Amino acid sequence: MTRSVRGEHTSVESDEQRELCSPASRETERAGAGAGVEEEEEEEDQLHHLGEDEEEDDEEDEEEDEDGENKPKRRGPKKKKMTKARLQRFKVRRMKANARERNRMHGLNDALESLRKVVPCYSKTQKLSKIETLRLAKNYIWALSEVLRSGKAPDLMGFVQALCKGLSQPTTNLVAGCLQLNPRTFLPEQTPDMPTHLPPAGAAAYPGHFSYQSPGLTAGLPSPPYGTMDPSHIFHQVKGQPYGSLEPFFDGVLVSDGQAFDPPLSPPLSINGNFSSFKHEPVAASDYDKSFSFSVHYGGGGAGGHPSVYGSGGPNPRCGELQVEQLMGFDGHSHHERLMNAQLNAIFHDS
DNA sequence: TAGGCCATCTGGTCCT
DNA sequence: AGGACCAGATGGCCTA
Repeated sequence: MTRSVRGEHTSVESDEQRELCSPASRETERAGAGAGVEEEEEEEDQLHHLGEDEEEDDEEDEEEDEDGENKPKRRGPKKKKMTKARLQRFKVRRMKANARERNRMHGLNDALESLRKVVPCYSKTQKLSKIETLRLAKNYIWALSEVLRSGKAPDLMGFVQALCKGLSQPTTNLVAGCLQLNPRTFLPEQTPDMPTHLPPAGAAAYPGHFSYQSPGLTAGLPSPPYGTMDPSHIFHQVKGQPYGSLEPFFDGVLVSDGQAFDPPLSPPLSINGNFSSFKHEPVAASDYDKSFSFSVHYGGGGAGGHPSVYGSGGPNPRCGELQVEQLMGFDGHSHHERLMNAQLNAIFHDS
């Protein structure tokens, strides 16, 4: 689900946690890099003081350990009493572990943020959730791999369909917004009996259509319980506008089955599709009307660009070199996959 | 108000 | 022993 970006999250704790942790450790939310440094310094001080207390209490610790002489001895590992000193040590350890864990999660979030930027539909103001980001990234990788594998120009609907597989309704609409498409035009009808990971019945109607039927998905990977391709997910009825900047790249490839694309109702969303975002900085939200273009990476074979994998239908020279016919699908863990990855890297970094 | 998403704390496990 | 990683629990924020 997509969520608008909200204010800084406040740190939350139970009473017990509050008791154990210092104010420094409670002030955990990073307002920025500078603030983060200050927080860490405060925490260091706090830990230092606790450390001093700990040494003073060590003797007291031993005395208290002998308190329970009259009680019957218990078998098994001796459960040490939580003395003051021990408690202090525990607190210090816990605080350090908490700080590490926070940093670790921040690193994870940073990585996720980087992923958001290279996946289609990046927006600073309306971020994809973590799970949706991962799903979209997976679909994106698969779709690009499929383009390389087939060596053919993809059809728009197939591509978008692959991108939206398993995404929630809001994210699906977001992607549609990015591509300035009515999702109704690319999301298939789906009967209740049809597994969501299988291609729709109508899929075959689209030449060059991605059938999103990777070996892994059809051979044992669970179909995600989230999201469906039920047309009820689709709500934006968009009229009158063609494919925006996509059009040149899909010219002659798009399906002409009489089904008209409906244009966006309004400026889609404050989103930029950025299939090309490996190269450029995230675009300001106000630039939402620039629909994404494959031109940066897939260049259409233009001067100075690398050969386009979206060539006009013919096999891609690069792919030809790689004998893509033999490449395995998305889940085939083989050297072919590595070759494909190398190929993708070459494409994204050549331009 | 319920549900989704998130940040954080916590204790357990594994590894160095 | 200490750190990394993980999953569960908790509670705040936001939106429908």
